Amino acid sequence: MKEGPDIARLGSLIGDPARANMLTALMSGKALTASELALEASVTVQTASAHLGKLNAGGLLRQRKQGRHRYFALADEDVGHLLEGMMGLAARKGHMRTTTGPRDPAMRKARVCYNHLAGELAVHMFDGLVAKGHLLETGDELELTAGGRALMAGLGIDLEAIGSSRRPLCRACLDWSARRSHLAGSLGVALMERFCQLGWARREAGTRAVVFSARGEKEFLRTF
Amino acid sequence: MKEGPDIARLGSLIGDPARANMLTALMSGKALTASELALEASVTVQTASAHLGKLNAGGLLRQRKQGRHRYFALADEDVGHLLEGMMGLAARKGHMRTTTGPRDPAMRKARVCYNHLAGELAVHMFDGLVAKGHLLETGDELELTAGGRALMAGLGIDLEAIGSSRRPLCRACLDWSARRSHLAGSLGVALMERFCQLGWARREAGTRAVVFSARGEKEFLRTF
DNA sequence: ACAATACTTCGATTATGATCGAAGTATGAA
DNA sequence: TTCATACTTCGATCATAATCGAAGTATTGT
Repeated sequence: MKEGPDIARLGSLIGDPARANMLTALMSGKALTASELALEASVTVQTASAHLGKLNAGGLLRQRKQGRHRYFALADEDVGHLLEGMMGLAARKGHMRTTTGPRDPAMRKARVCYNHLAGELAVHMFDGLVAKGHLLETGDELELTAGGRALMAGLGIDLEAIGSSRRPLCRACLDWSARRSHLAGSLGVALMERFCQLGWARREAGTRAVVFSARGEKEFLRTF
Repeated sequence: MKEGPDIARLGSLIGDPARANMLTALMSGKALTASELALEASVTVQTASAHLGKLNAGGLLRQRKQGRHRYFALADEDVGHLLEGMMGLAARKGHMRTTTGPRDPAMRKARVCYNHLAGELAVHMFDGLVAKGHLLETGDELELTAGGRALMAGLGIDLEAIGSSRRPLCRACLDWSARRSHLAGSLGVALMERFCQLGWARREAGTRAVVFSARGEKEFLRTF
């Protein structure tokens, strides 16, 4: 008799293309309605509803009803983290969905990975922090140095506040488009928010791509 | 047009119960024959062969032919790591396969998680190392202290040799049975091997359970 | 109140993929 | 050489689950 976690169930939940597309869309970290997710998955709303019911029953989603609208989001960061991991392995194994579309350059450059910045700019930041000795890296282990803490303070990041959460401060997250690490963890999240507050970057509706202004990108590259 | 990694493909590869059972069996870190895997999955050899073909095409396996025998193993540590992560999330979400069989206590106590020790004893070791200040823990970040290095040297672990690999020295791995961390990384691997060398523990054929002798367990508990 | 919108549920359809018996190929032992 | 064993491949079967049209429920706007 087999015992232990049922990875087959989890795998099959993610293994349907429509459901995978919805989960991927929710990696934006935003909550989307059933109708929006149906569009993401290119299925009818009724089909999407059935799928969302399964993902919800499996604990992968959380939902909030707002009047006639039902908003769905990934259940928690653990789910996001697993999906990231799957994306990374899929990319490493060459499981890429077909086409390099017009959006692809934008996604490769900068996008949201659930709650932190990913893409070439994010990788640049990670590498820059490491190269300048602001971030100490031993494999997956990351620690912010005194210089790094000063840099963050200068950016307006309150390390005391974000360091108190259960989430690790710094975590390396493998960037599937660049095949190198970018910064996750509570610092990664805080930085994503901060870039938007500073007006360096903004989120576009309906996509995970993050758009940096010319000035914002210049400041970003100057900083990291 | 959707672009990016195809997590649906990966999910569906893992999402079949027979294939999931085989992957789980391969978490032992050993290479198994097609016939053995067929038994693990409770399917015929021909069915197993078809499944193994798919897993192989998906890059999740590596194989080695030895005379009439074809040995299959997980492709690499990345695959093991993802499967661990899925087990952890499945456990957290309550996706548990049914029964607590006679082997369950043994599996809960000590088992192999791809290449390092897991289970209650492994969690005890992790917690002991942290409590005694041998291991510094900040979230997922782990660092061996000088005291910890001395302890390992005393155990006969050559930290220079194992520290040079690409793999992190210390990595926390969530133990699905105990719901707490155990030690992975190259140190985790080396410790697993060392326990067997010392005669404290041994592997049993056909299972991931690790059997500690009475003396071995006493030594283990005294050490950690 | 009525119409529009956002879902959820039901039921029939059908494509898909797991399954195993049969057959074939490769290797090892007697 | 023959027989046994370890697979791989083929083809037919069939269970399953995704799918959407239809219908129903809930909310919002006019």
